[in-house]
Amino acid sequence: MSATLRQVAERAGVSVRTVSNVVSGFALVAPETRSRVQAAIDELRYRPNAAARHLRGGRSGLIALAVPEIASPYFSELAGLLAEEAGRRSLLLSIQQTGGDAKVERTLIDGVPGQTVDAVILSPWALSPAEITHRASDVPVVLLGEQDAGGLFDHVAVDNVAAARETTRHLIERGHRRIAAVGLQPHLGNGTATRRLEGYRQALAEAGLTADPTLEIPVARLHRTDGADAFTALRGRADAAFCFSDQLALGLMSAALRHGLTVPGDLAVAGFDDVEDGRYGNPPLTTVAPDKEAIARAALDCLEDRPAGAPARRVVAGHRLVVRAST
Amino acid sequence: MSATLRQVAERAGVSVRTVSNVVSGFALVAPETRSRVQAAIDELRYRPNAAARHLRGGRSGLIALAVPEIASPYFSELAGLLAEEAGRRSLLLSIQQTGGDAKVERTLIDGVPGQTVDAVILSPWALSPAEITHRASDVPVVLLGEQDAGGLFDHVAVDNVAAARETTRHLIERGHRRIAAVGLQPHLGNGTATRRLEGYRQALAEAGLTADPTLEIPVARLHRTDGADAFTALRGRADAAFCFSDQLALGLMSAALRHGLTVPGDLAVAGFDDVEDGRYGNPPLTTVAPDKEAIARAALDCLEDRPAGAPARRVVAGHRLVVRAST
DNA sequence: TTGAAAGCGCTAACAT
DNA sequence: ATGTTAGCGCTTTCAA
Repeated sequence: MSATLRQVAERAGVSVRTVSNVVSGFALVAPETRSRVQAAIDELRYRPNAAARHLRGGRSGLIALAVPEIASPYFSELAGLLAEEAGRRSLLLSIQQTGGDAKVERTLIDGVPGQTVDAVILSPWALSPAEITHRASDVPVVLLGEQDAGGLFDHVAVDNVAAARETTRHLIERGHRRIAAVGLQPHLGNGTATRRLEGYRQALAEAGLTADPTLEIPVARLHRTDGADAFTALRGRADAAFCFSDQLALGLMSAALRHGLTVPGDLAVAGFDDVEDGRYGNPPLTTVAPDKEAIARAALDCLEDRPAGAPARRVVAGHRLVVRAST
Repeated sequence: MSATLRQVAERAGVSVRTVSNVVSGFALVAPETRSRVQAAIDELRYRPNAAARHLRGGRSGLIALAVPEIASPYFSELAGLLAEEAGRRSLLLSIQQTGGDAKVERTLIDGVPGQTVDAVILSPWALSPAEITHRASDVPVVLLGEQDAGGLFDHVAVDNVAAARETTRHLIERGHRRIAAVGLQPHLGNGTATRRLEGYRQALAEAGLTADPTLEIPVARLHRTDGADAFTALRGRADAAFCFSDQLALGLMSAALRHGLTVPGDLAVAGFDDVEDGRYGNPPLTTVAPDKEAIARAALDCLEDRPAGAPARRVVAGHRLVVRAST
């Protein structure tokens, strides 16, 4: 066990109050006293006890990030940015994996069991905002990737409809007519896929193309293997594919190449997320790049000086279409 | 603020002791009393204050994972496994990114500033164990990927020498003679690259091949772009490349393909880590697959009942060579 | 500028 | 089976 404030005080021949002042650096302390206290601190290798501070101060400096799975490139890139931004604000980021399980998600909006977290940043998957009517705690929550949190929670997301519209339009401009949308997730409460589908359909309509429901491909998850499955489901019926994640796009593209197709010659492929794999893909992947730094910053901004009872904030982060060799 | 134990006790007409017993579930409580207390807990939406528990109990249930960067696939996959395993043990995992900075690494072996963590799991990069002669705190530390922690810290790693030897031998068996080793990091304290180089040289020697220093390529970092740079440095001089990470291998492979070479025809490529990108690469990547689950489990095992003053543990996790189409 | 002391919410030793 | 209470280490109000 490390030394306590009291021990340092005795050693320096002052009161705990003075030591506390020196440690926190706030109140005025006579230079001579300060150096004596500092000496005692060094000798005793004093380190403030965070638990006591937290009990006293009510804040823990810990925030929880809850994502379906951290190993997924989009989430790990976002987590890296969030961790960095948190560090800048003297906050520590913890990670929780929901596995896309509704029960876990529901638990986590009340905080992390057995921990005091100052806030929860949740990327919901199974749960729709409508399914969260009340909660047991009042920990501030920020929802990631949601466009509408029912007024209950702060949320930050890119404009999924617009991004999908732009991407689909790009495919149309490239001369494609049978464009598939890959990545519907009708079984999930999470509205992201729905919004991207909406943008896709809008672009088709604007171009006077009729949507073909058989080109709208649902997936079980957003992994590469699901992209490969989508290729099978699609076989030959499309000349372009707009995938709702880069992982799907990469999986689909690799399946296409394995089957002897050329990309983008026989099949143009676009993704969503702009993860590193896509940038170095073969060919490099056209994708929607959400402004992840902005998302990370906005999520943490939502947690600063959260006025109790204030209306939920809604932040729309930027995005841009990055055209690469796959289209 | 949530209700306190005392408030619950008053509400139920019992003492705090009894409520505490009900909450923790340990001591015996009369069924009738228990249900009355439970009712009060529910009505008041009581949730135990973790900070108070931690102050009292001395343990925080928080452990820190410190890696160079969480967005790197190997680390994010490992983090996912660690988070899962931690959850199984009612522990919460926090993440810290060192950026491979020696100063940050040195700070973190004393715990996370401003937080009480029960332990630190550090994947050192810049720091060699020899550079850590003393520390300010006594937080348990587990080093990841180190084969030798100077007797000071627990550490878990795969047998890098053996793994590198097997991989190189595999390349030799495939008929390659001019085999490059890509990924030396002479500027880093971290001994991983050194050990892999050692295994590589051993395999060459065993096969009666003389090592060619110009085929041993140093890199700045372990990203894809460094692999691409290595391809340039290597141009034409090798018929196979053993890369010390999958990211390097993927980058090198993609550069080779871009330059019109075939893989493995003109250049065979092997990696290390077995990250998901490699499995779905084009072609899929031959690689060393460390037993990441075992690493995660072992790291947390090291933290359970850590007897003070016990000698540092050394765990060697398993690995296997996964041969795919790139060789 | 510094000291004394209350109290954050909880657990557990001691008592009944 | 349950009540009483000290004290974990810190911050901060009140006094001096």
